Amino acid sequence: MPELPEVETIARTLRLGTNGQPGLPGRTVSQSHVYWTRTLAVPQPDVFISQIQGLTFKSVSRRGKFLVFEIPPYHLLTHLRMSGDLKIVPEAEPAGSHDRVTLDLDNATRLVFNDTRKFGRMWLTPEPEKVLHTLGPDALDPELEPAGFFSMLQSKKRMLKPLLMDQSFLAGLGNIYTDEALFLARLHPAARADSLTFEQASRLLNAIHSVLVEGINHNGASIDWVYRGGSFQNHFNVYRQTGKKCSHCGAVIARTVIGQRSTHYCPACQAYQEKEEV
DNA sequence: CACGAGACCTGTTCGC
DNA sequence: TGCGAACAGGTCTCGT
Repeated sequence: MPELPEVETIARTLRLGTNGQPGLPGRTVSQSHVYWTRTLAVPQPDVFISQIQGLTFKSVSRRGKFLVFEIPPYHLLTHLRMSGDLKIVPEAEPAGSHDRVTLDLDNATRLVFNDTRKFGRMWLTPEPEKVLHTLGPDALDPELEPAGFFSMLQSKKRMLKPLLMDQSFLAGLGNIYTDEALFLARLHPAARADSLTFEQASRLLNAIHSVLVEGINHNGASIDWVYRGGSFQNHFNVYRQTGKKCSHCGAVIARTVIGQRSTHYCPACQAYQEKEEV
């Protein structure tokens, strides 16, 4: 469940804690376990285990789809990829079958990185920017305004869908929220970025913001067996709505493949135009 | 620079 | 019922 709203929901939960349990800031790592070696991008498991022992979490934040933990003198970075989940459980709870890395904390709880498909990664590093510097502006960065976004789009000839999912262009959007944002903006996913008018670019930025904020307000989306209590899946207009009627015009929602990813859209509301300009 | 194919992984659902 | 194919919220690397 790894797009910006889901990662933000996890960041908030870990920062503030849940039902009585305190959050991560202030907690010290007593012991750690690495069950799947490749989950650690860096360093090697034995080094990781010895370096993180005794360190205290200072803060929890998010950059794009990365969770960022200050744990002086290092930063712990986590990317959930397709199936990762990060949660605090009672220390007495037995290890789950897909737990990849666990950190025992000083209050009888445990931070667990559970990841069925093993695509997720963690970095323990003194130089987090070396990992994060390739990211474009955060999709919810308040400094990102229509004029700037328009010129970003003007400089690219790619199709909107793969471009918006490119984390070096804009950080945070994935398959769900890209499809939903393009629907709200009434833009075809295959339209070329440099063909948009200023008005269309502005509409797209608004759509991205509103879709992400809606997602966060619903604690993200929960689909299939990956469930975290989010409910935004009940408010999808196009994602996985193939064959259903468009909530806006009644046309049938279509599915196609763009950039090797499933893409859902309303053929009527999001009609393709060779030139988006008038 | 833009794009497609293949890797990396496990689990669920679909089609015959 | 059974079994293989298709598909899943992401990204990386390589070839054209």
